[in-house]
Amino acid sequence: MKRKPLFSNPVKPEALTLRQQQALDRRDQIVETALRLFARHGFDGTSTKQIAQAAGIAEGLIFHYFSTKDDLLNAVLETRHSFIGELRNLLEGAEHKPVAEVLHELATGWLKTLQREKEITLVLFSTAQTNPKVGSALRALIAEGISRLSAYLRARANAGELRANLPVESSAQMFFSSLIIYFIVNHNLPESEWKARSATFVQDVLSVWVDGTLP
Amino acid sequence: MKRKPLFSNPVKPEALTLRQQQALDRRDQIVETALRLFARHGFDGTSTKQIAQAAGIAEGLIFHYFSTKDDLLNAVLETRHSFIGELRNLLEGAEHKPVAEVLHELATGWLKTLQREKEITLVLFSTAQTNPKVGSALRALIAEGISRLSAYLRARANAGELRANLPVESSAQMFFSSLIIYFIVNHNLPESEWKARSATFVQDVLSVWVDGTLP
DNA sequence: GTCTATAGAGGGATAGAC
DNA sequence: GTCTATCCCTCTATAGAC
Repeated sequence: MKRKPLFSNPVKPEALTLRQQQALDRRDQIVETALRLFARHGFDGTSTKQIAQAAGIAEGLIFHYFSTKDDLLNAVLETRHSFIGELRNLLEGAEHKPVAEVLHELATGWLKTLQREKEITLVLFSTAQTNPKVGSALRALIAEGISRLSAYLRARANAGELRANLPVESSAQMFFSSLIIYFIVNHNLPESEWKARSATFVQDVLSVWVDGTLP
Repeated sequence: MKRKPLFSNPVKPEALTLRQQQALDRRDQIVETALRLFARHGFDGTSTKQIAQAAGIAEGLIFHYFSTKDDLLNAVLETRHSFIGELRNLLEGAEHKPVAEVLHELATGWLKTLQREKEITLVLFSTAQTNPKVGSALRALIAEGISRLSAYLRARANAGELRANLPVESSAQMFFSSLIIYFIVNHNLPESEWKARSATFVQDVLSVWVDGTLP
């Protein structure tokens, strides 16, 4: 049996025994491995046996930690979607900042997040259609994103920076949609090209979007 | 290894014997059935046995017409993507018509197409990640759509209706992206609600988009 | 001594292939 | 219809941390 060196886990280490700590690490290891394989072969295209082999553990162990394969998928999703967290941070206390600046940061930061968490993002999109749970998870994520951005836009409209009759939800959706599809189409560009083209694309989108939303 | 299936669709019908005609029909029937099931359960979630049962044929017959299951998927995709055809029709000879009108028709017509060919659309998106061929097929479709729309937009910019410095590709992408994500998120709304909300959404998108692209 | 993380064999169902 | 592989998951046994 393999004794893996323990992954240093940034959780309060004082309260846990060695065994408990090892168990947590092992669980994380399974989630990480599953993420990697789901990303490459899709959820349905990845067997629990493959996950076990890649992680260097017995297949049965997966079912010790997760009651079903679906459960494992949920764990993967729960530990890895920081989209909304990012969004919240980026919009935190931004109600009084100008739209051009905030949206530029938002677009740039969000594309970076999508790219950094590429694997889980792609799993989300590809599994959403066949797995109803994942489908509604994805819809919920998008809905929350739109809702948060809408709130900000409404604040800016009230401040007079945007036109009062702006359809905030639809324009928020436009904004996100453009970024998402851009990501889906271009995510596997080489690093440098991705950076260059993203920057241009963000500027372009903003130039159209901002002009279309002024009073 | 893989033998390429003959692509049989647009062939002159006079040259065929009854048996050949029946064979073609049978082949089409398999493709149609596969499409329906792939859409509902995903590619990996659909077995060839299920397809055979749903089509009322022996499972072996599938492998008479298609050397592998992947081959069948290819056939499904090749026979059913009419997105681009629709787009071409909608933009045909539109270079001199005003943007507001053309884009409204385009958005409405295209959403209708997506909805009508819902199944294949969803298969495309869900399979794109795990199947490289499908992935590039999807990217190619989007790229062609953007390219056609860009050409139209450039014509309108030259005619002075849009600002000369409009980033035509990016704004075309914005336009399509919004429709695609809208479809992905809302495609399973009940018919009536889908219609109502689509109409509103299209108007909203246009109001932002058009204002942002004027000279 | 007790608990539990872990290995691994194997079952029932169902896949793809022909 | 049949054949083989593989699917997800269950079950049992054990070593070693507590």
